[in-house]
Amino acid sequence: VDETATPAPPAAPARLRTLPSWLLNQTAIAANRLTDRALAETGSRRYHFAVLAALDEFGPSSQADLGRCTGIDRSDVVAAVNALVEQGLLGRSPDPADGRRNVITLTASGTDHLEHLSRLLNGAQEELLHALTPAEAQTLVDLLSRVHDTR
Amino acid sequence: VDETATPAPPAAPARLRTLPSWLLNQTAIAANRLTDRALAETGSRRYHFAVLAALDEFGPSSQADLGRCTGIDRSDVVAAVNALVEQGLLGRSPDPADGRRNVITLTASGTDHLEHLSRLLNGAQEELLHALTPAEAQTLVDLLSRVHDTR
DNA sequence: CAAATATCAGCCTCACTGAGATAT
DNA sequence: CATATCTCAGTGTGGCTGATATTT
Repeated sequence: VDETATPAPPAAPARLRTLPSWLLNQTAIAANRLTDRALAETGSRRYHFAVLAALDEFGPSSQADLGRCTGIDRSDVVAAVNALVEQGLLGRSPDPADGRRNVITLTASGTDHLEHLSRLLNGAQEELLHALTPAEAQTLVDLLSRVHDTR
Repeated sequence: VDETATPAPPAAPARLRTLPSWLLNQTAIAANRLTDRALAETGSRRYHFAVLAALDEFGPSSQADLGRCTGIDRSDVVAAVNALVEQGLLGRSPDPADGRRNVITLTASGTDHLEHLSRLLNGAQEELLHALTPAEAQTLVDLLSRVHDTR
């Protein structure tokens, strides 16, 4: 018997248990709980990680581009970038080539911070998927990617 | 060329694309958009469907039990049951055997309404998963169930 | 002029918390 | 007394909308 276990939640009705959208939502809730807990000590949020990851991979970008590749709304990109600039993790300057845009850049401490968040999030993934074998986890990622890519 | 398509969203950075928790969250967002749209005409919400489904499968239940088997917070069960009772889809009466509890029951129109919602939601699942074969969709459901069961 | 960008103010749902009243 | 149920009031985040100023 696992002494640390919370009382087992009763089985959900079949109409929910077999509904892909319900299962997706429930597992996403669990995933968000775990990742939020993992990031709590850092003061960063999931949006912040997404923005840092995009800049690390694609280099300096406009806020609109950041929003498009991360799925974050234009309006929320503003808030995330504000917070990260204030922490010295990003730089923001007007784009000399296009007056409508800001060029957002990763600072050195931004890169460091990204690595830190990345390690914490990878730990949370293991917690989340510990019931699956590595091959099964990969299958899950592949299937989810295909669903996601056909929005 | 698909004339109805929205401009393809650019690829997400690898750090997100390969992060199970991010993929889960993104697909859950898509799933919720589709199901909310499917239910919009009915005036019912996802919580309402969950409560109706639980009562249909398990019979008359207390609100606490409804919350446990659907994963809905005690506090939100109150609101959902209020709304459904007001629409005549549920009955609520004190439990003669335990004065702390209400016994919530499905009415005849509650059963009808459940079937209606069920059909709409099944349609939304097809939209959501149209990129997968039936076997792949089943694999996805199995993997998500195993992740969900080990919270 | 039409389209794109950045920003702001604000909305709504959902998941969740804390506290109180009642009953076991 | 400790625990369980129901209810209410309220919080915070996330995803999203609409409008505006500016630029292309």
